[in-house]
Amino acid sequence: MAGLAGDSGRSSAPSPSVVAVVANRRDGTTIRYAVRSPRGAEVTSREGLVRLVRELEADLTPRWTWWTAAEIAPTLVTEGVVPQRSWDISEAHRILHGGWEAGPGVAWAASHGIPIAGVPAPPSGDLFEFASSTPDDGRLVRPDGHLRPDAVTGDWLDADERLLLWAEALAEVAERQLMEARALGPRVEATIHSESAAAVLCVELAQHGLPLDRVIAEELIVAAAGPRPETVEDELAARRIRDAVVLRHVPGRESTDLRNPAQVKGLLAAVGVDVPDTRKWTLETHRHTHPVIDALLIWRKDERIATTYGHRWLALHVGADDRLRGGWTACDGAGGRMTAENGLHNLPAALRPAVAAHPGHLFVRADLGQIEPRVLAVVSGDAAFAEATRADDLYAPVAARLGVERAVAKIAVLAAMYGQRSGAAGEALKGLERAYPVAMAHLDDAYAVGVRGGDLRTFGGRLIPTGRFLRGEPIGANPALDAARGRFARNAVIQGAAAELFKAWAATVRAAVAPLGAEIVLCLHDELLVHAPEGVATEVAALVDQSLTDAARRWARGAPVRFVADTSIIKRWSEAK
DNA sequence: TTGACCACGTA
DNA sequence: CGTACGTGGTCAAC
Repeated sequence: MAGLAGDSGRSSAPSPSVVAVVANRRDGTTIRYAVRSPRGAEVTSREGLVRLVRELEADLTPRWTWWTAAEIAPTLVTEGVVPQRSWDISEAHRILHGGWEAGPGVAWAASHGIPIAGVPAPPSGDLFEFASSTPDDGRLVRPDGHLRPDAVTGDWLDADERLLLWAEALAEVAERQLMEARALGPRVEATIHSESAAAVLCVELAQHGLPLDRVIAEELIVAAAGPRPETVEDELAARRIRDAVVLRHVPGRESTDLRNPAQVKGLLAAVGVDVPDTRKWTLETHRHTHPVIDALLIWRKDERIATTYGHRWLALHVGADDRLRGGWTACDGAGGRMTAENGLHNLPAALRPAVAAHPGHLFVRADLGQIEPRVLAVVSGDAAFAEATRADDLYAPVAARLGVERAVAKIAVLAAMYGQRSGAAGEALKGLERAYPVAMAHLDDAYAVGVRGGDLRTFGGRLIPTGRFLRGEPIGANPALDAARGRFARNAVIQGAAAELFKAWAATVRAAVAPLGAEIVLCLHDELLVHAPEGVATEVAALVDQSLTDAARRWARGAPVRFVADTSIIKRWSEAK
C-alpha cells in the first residue's frame, strides 16, 4: 500500500506504532539517530538504525516519522531497507500551510499556531551573535514558543538527552499535523501519506538515476555540438563552426553575436524581417522569408544541446554506471507537482533515444491519458462530465454532446481549464457551460478566488498560495495581475489534483513492483518509466495498470470517473509515443 | 557576484 | 492560446 489511503482508518490518537527518528552529526563524522518507538526511546548508530528499521518493519509496519525524508531515507535506501509508510513533516507542512520553506522551526511554529514570521534565523556565527543568541537554559523551546535556532542547525544537539528531546518535538509536530489534517477534511491525511511516500521515492530516484546508453548519447551530442572539446580553444572553435553556418547567410554581418537577442533582432531587421522579439514562435512564421531564419532556428536547437545537454552535462551528471542523476523534490511551490534537476524533466526529444534500459532489462512506460479533464470530473463532482470519462477518448462524447468536431471540443475543454484568452474556442465554450455547468462553475469559482487573492485548496487539501503574484500590489490595482492570479488558481486546482493522483499512483507502483526487482526511474507529471528485469516486464506492466485502478479508486473516493493509462514495454524511451 | 530578462526544453 | 518547472546565455547593477 506504500503509505496510501488503505491505512487511513479513523484511529483517534496517533498510532502506537509511530516511530520518530531524527539524526545528528557529531564530531563532523559520526551520525547519531534518536528513535522513539513502541520499544522505547534510544539513541543509536547508523547500523543500529538500519537494524531497527529492518526489525520494526517486519513486526509492526510502523509509520516512520521524520522532519524530512532527505535527512534519513538516503541511508536506508543505500542499505536497502526502505520503510513502507512514513510521515514527512516538511511535506505535511507544505500541504497544510502552503509555501515551500518547511524546516523544523517553521513546521513547529505553524503546527503550534505561532506566526511563521517570528521563527528565529539560524545562528549566523558573526561577531554580534553573542548578544542576540538564545541563552542555554537546557530547554529546546524558547519562552516565545519557538524552537532554539541552534537546535534546528544541530549544534545544540550534542548530548543524547537533547537528541531525544529533538525526537520528542518531532513527534509532537507530527501529532499536531495529524489533527490539523483530520480537521481539514477526509482526504488530507491520505494526501500526506501519499506525499510522504513520494518524498521517499524522490530519494530513491536521486540515488538510482535514469539508465542511459552512453554511446548513443555521445553520438547525438556530437551531431549537435561537435566532438568533445579537449581544451577551451577546442570549445571556442566548435562554437565558431556552429555560428558560421548561420552567419554565412548574412555577408557583412559576420560579427553578430547569435546569443544576444538584441543583436539578432538587428540582424533580422537588416535583412528586412521586422519582429518584436526573436523567440522561436515568432520567427516560425517568417521561416521561409530569408534563409538565415531557418538556419538560426536549427542553430538554436543545436546550441541548446551544446550548452545545456552537451559533453559537460554528460561528464557532470551521468555516472560511470551510465545513469543520469539529479535532485528530485516531491512538490513545487505552486500546485504540488514533482520537480527534477539536470535535465530529467526537460530532456530534448532528440536525446530520448539515449535513454535506454540496461542489459537484461526493459522499460515499462506508462502515461495517464487525458488526466486533467478526468481530474476535473472528480474534483468538480460533475456527473455529466464524469459520464464522459467512461470513454477511452473523453473528447469524443464531449464533441457529440456539443454537436461539434472532436478537435473543437478538445480546444474548448483545454481553454476552459487553462483560461485561454485568445483563439476560436468561443462558441464551443458556451456549449460547455450548458452541458457541464458544475465543472465549469468549479473552474470559474477557482478563478474568482484567485482574482481576489484568496485561499484555495486542492482536492487533496494542499493550500494554494494565490498571493504569490501579489508582489506588494493591492488587489484590484492591476487588472492584468488579478487576471494572472485567476488563471493560476484555475489551473492549480486541476494541475495540483492531477499531481496528487499521480503521486498516489507512483507510490502504489513503487511498492507493487519492488518485489520483482523493478524500480521507478523517472516521473514526468503524467508519465512513469519503470526499469524492470526483462523476465518480469510483462508482469510489471500489469501491476502498473492495476496500481492505477487501485490508486484512482482510493483517491477519487467513489467518484464514477475512469482513468486510463497507455502502457508499453520498450527498450528505449524514444520508442514510445 | 547577483538578479533581471530572454529563450527554450518538458508536462 | 494557459499553467508549472530548470537551465544557460547576456547585460546591468552592485
